[in-house]
Amino acid sequence: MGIKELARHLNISIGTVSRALNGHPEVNAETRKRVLEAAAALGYAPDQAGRSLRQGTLNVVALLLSTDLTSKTDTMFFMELSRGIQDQFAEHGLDLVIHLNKPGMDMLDRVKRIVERRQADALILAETRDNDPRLDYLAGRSFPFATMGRSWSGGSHPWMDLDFDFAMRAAIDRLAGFGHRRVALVTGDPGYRLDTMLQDAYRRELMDRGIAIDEALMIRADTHEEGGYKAMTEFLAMAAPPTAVIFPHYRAVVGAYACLSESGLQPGRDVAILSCSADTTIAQFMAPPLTCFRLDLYGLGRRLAQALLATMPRFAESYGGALIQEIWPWELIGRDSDGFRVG
Amino acid sequence: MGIKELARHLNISIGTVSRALNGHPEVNAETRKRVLEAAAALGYAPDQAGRSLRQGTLNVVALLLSTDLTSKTDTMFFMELSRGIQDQFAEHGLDLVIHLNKPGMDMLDRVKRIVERRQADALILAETRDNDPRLDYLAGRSFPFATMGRSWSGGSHPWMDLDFDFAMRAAIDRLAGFGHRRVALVTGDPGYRLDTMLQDAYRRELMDRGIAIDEALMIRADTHEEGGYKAMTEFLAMAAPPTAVIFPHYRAVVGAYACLSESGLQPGRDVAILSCSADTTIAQFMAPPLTCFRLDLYGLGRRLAQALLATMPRFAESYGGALIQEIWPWELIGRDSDGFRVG
DNA sequence: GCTATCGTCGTAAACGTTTACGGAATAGAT
DNA sequence: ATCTATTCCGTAAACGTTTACGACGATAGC
Repeated sequence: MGIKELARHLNISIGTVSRALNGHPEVNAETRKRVLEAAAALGYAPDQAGRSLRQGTLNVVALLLSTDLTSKTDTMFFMELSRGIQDQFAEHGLDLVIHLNKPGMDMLDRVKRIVERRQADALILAETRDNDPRLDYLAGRSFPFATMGRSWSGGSHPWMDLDFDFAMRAAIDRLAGFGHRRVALVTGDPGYRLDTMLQDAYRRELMDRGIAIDEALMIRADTHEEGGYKAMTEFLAMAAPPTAVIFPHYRAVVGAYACLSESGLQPGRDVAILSCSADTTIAQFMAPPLTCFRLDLYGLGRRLAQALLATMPRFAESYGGALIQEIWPWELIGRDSDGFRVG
Repeated sequence: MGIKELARHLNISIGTVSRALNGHPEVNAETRKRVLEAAAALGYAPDQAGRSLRQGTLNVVALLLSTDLTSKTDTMFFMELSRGIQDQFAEHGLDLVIHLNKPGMDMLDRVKRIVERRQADALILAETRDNDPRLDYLAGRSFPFATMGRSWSGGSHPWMDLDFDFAMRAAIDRLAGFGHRRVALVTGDPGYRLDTMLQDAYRRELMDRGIAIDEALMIRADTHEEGGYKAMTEFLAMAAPPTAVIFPHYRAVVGAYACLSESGLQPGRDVAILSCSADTTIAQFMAPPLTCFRLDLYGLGRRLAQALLATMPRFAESYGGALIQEIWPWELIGRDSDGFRVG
C-alpha cells in the first residue's frame, strides 16, 4: 500500500496525493478531503525510508544512554528526562529513540555510526565528561546535538545543567546551621563533569565559611547501595568521623543507612545524611525520610529538547534561534535524615 | 559522501563497491580490500534510508514501553531487560530503539503508526493485557512481534513469561512453613496478565493447602511506595490483620515498611513481608533485608530477542524456526523480612 | 580454433517519496 | 476574441542503495 496504489485508487496523480497529505496550499479543498479520507480508510501512511531518502531527514532524534551508568545510578532520572524530551519532540512530529550503549563499547563509535549511517537527525548526549571527544566529533561535522551537563568540549552547543553551586550552598548552609563542621562528600567517577562540579562547589562553600578542607572527607564511591555502604564504613573507621555526609544519590544512601544500622547508629541522630539527587517519593518513605533535592526532570527534558530544536534549521524559527544553555535549580526538601543539632 | 563518490574515488563502479562492502563472493579479493580500506579512510557508511528503501528492511527493532508503568513500578526491570534484548540483536546488526508511550496516548495507535510507516522490522511489547488489541492487530498484519508476558490475544506468537505458579508456591510454602495462615496479596491493576496470573496462583496454592480464601486479603494497589503504604494501612485496620503480606514489587514494600514503623511495628517480626519482583541489590540493603525473588532479566531479554528472531524470515534459520515460548523461573532469596515463626 | 566455463565487473532498474517545472482549464479584463 | 492571472494538477527527476542481467577477458576442454 504505497502512495501509488492510493493515487490509482483515487484516479489522481501521486504528486497531488503527496501534496494533499503534506498540506501544500496548491491543492483543491475537495480533493484534499477525498485524499485524506481514502488514506485513513486504507490505512496509508508514508513510508519513512522513502520520505527520508528524498528529503534527507528522518524525523528521529536519538538519545544515547549507557546502561553502565543507568544501572549504577538511577534509571528513574533518565526515564523522567526522556519523557519530557519525547513530549517536546512529539509536538513537531519527531520521534525519540533511545540507544543503550553497553559498558564495553566505545560511545564515540556509537555516535559515529549514528551520524554516518544517518540514523537520526540530531543527538542528545548525557553523562558528559570534562573532556568529551564525542562532542568534538559532532561539532566538527556540525551535526545538531545537545547535552545534559556542560562540558569543555564541543564548542558552544545547547545544554541543560544543574546548579551545583546552589545545591551545595543550600546543603552546607543547612548542615552548618545544625552545627556541623565535619561535612563529608561522596562523589562518583572522576572525569565526569557532574562530579567535578560537585567537588568544586563543595570546596568553595566550605572555604567561604572558613572551614578547613579535609581531603580525607572527600571519597569516591560507586553511586549505588554497595558504594554507599563502603563509603560509610570508611567514614566510621576514621579517628574523627564526619558528623554529616552528603551523598550524590539516594541509592548510595540506602547502603549508608544499612551500614549505620549495623553499627548501632541511627541516621538523622548520630550522623546527618543528605542526598543530592533522589527519587523524591522513595526518599519520603525511607526511614528516616531523606533530605534531598527535588528536580523537575520532566521540565528539564522538555527544555533540553527545545534547546536542541533551536539549533536545527527546520525548527529554529519557533525558538528564536538563539543558543539555549540553562542552569536549573534544585529545591531542597528538608526531612529527618539530617535534622538534628550537633556539638 | 555516498557510495557514488566512493566509487569514483576508486575508479570502480558502484555495483562493485556495494558488493564488496556487503561481502558478496563475486568480487576480487584485492578489490574488496581496496574498497574496505577506502571506506574506512573516508568514513563511508551506507545510508540507512537508501538501503532500507531498496531492500525493505530497516535493521531496527522497536521496544514499546509506557512511561506510565515504568514510572509507577521499576525502571530497573526494563533497563536490564532492554540491555539483554539489545545485546542479542546487536549480534545480527540490528538496533533496538525504545519508544516511550505517554500515559494518555493509546498504545494501539502507536503500534499502528510504527507498522504503517515501517519504522521497525519487528516489535517487542511488554505489559500485555489479557485482552490485548495490539497483538491482534499485529497478528492480523503478520508483523513480527514478541511479548513479555502471555496473552489470550494475538494467536500463537513468541513470548517469554515468568513462572508465577512456582513463585507463588515457593512463597506460600515458605510462609506456611513459618506457620502463617493469614497470607495477604497485593496486586496491581486488573486486566494485566501479570496480575491475573499472580492472583490465580495465589488462590490455587492456598486451596491446595486447605487454607480458606479470604477475599478481603487480596487488595489492589498501585505498585509504588504510596500504594504499599495504603495497602498496609488497610491491612492493619482489619479486625484480623494478615500475619504475612506478599507484595508484587519492592517499591511497594518501601511504603509498607514506612507504614509499619509508624505504627510501632517491625517488618520481619510483627508482620512478614515478601516481595516478588525486586532490584535484588536494593532489597539486600533494606532494613530488614527483603525476601524476594531474583530474576535473570538480562538473560530473559536475550532469550526474548531470540524468540522474536526465530520468527523473522531472515534469521529464522539460525534459531531452528520453531516457535519459542518460555516460562522463566524465579529464585527465592530468603532474607529477614519474613523470617520468623508465627502463632 | 571453436565453444563452454569461470571470475569479475559495469549497467541500469527498482524501492517510495517529494518537488520543480510545465501545462490545462477557468475566470476576469480589455 | 484575445490576453493575463490564477488555480489546480500531472510528469518526471532525484534521493542512495542493492541486485538481476549481461558483458568482457581469460582459461580450459575438445
